[in-house]
Amino acid sequence: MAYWLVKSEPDAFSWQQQVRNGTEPWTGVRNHQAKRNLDAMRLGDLAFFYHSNIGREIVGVVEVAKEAYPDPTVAADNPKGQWICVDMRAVGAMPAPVGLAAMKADPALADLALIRQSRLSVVPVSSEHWEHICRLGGWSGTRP
DNA sequence: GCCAACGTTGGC
DNA sequence: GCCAACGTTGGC
Repeated sequence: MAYWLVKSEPDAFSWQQQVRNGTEPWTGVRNHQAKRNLDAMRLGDLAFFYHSNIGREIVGVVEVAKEAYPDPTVAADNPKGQWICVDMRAVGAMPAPVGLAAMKADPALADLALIRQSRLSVVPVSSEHWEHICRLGGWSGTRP
């Protein structure tokens, strides 16, 4: 079981939309490192849902509902090769959203990939960091 | 609105 | 294969 963090600008796709839709394809990743991370996701892996730009905080938890498959938002004949997506299912809202500023200020999270590689939209999270952030956010760890 | 970080493109 | 120019992301 691995942990991840995925970013979305709420203008484009928000946590509220994720909750409303339940399960939703996580499309639009156009970066090779992010693609590798998507490809490494396994069914049932959990990910923090982070609002970039507006909010700049972790607002919820999603789980991988379907492993990597071709991203339907890219043309099938795209000569650049195959981009991929996964399906994400909303698990629950973070009781107390964890802001970027709080994570940056926390020495325990100094080497978080979110901070070290701020432009990467799909990043791994270690189990230590996962548990630490869950404590900050008041996440019980249980599924609703 | 600005800027840093980084990826991509194209000339050579 | 190198590197400058440019575009994009995302924080501030």
